[in-house]
Amino acid sequence: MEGTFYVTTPIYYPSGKFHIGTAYSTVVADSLKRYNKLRGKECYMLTGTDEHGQKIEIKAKEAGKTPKEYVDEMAKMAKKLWAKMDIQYDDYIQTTEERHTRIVQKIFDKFMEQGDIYKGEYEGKYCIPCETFFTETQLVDGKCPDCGREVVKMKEEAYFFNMKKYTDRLLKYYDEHPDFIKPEYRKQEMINNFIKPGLEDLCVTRTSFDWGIKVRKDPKHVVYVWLDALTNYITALGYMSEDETLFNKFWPANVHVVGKDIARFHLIYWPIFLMALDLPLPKTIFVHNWITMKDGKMSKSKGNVIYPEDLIDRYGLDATKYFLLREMPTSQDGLFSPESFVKRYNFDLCNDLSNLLNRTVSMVNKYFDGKVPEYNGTPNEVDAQLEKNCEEQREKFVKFFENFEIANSIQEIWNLVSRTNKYIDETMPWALAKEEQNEKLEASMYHLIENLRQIAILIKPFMNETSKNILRQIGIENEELKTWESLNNYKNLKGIKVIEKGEPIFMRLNEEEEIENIKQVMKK
RNA sequence: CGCGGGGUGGAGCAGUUGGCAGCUCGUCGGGCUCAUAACCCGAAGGUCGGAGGUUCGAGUCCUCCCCCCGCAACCA
Repeated sequence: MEGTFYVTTPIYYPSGKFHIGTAYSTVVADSLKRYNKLRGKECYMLTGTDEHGQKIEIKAKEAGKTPKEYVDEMAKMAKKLWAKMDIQYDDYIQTTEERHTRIVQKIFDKFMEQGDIYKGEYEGKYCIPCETFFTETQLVDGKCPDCGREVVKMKEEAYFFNMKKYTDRLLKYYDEHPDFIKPEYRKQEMINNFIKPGLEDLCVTRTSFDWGIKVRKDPKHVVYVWLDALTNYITALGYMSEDETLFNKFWPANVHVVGKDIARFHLIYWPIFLMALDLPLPKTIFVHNWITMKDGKMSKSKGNVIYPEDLIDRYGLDATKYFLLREMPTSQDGLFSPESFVKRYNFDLCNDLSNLLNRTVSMVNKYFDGKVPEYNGTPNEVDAQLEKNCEEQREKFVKFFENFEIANSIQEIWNLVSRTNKYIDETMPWALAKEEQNEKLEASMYHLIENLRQIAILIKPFMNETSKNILRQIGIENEELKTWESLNNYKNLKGIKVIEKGEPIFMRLNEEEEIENIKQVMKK
């Protein structure tokens, strides 16, 4: 597999501490990047923060800072979290950076010249004390959702983007590119809810606040949200700048990872903006669901918010990422609960994976002084089956993973883990040792080590530390035995020696204590 | 009649083009001892939300109804 791979996360709105959902999007993007890197592609990952808008203005004021000071601090906080989570992004864009703002202005002007943007009036419900517009659905009992006071109908001058013009082209594009939207049912949602009833034009500027990118030819207007936010995916690559090297190399993006809350903007407005710029569209927009709690959406008032740091600090990065990716179904929201977290940890990570490694290393030490025998065929009938199964599981993993069914893909790896555990019982190495059936014993140890090597490589995209740890313990040092290509050669291990004493990669948790611990953390 | 997604053994979920109803956890019984009270095997447990229909045969297709969740346009 050659070529390039460009993946993006959403740019996050830094109005508060990032919760686990934000981390989820980023972990998905990071895993996609690492997988494609493993498969030999030249990868580029972008993340960042969306830093304009009224809410930021207000937050900054509350904190006694200028908006720019405030967003810079938030960006630092985000970068700290991503460092903690070992996210391998190549660029971090802040929409307040000059490299972004000047291009947005250029794009705005271009749209004006082309006649895609026209001046009109925006009408909405306005809360005078809060100085904010709200939509009908945002209102709570017809009143301001922030302060609960009456809202009034207000108009302001605004620029609009003519979306209607592109409707047919968009539908045609959907139709001709089945991989454009994943999972596919989101496409129907967009068509039925928004496109078929007739697209409304999108308001792209505001005059009621200042914290935004000024429209050059009409500076009382600032560019409003989506034209500013979405374009980050290309401005970060230097589009329309003096140096378009990265842009030429990596655009169109292979995947935009987005949450379902911003699906509409990415599935409708973004393609249309790109069409208006006469640029190719991203290959896939992957819309993932949310992580929810038993009692519904996470919210501070319910006391059911879980932050990534809390889980990572106590249970480690890999366990946290494993849980997130494993528990998020493609077709519905993923459920977080302290119980399910601890169970996954104990069962999948400790009992299945960690224990498999541990018992294998122990046996190789016991029977062969730690030296892994060389491949000597399949003297046990189950050996051949195991090899075949290993290859099949790998293929299933690839199929699911590349179709963005990440939870399913991970499950296939764990099926391989289970199968390998079962193999130990099938071959009964302790009996082989007693009966001095050396040939079979050698084969058994070889197959176990090789399966562990395969497992370690497969989990690498999302459990890098664990992967390295396993490889180290089974004595795989040669870099060539850590590549994706090496998976095709099952019989290649020679002169391998496992470490003398196995180290548990995950330690069994006390279920009750840890459930209680997570519950406490969530209440804070 | 807004749109989309769900409703499958105690819990959480899989079930491509219709063909003996599966997985994980839990429960019960057994095996093994390399490993973590672990691992492996077996059993119990479901009229697949309800009612009709198509078919030799439907969880899987069609119609109607009930319940849950999300979205419903400029809030990220």
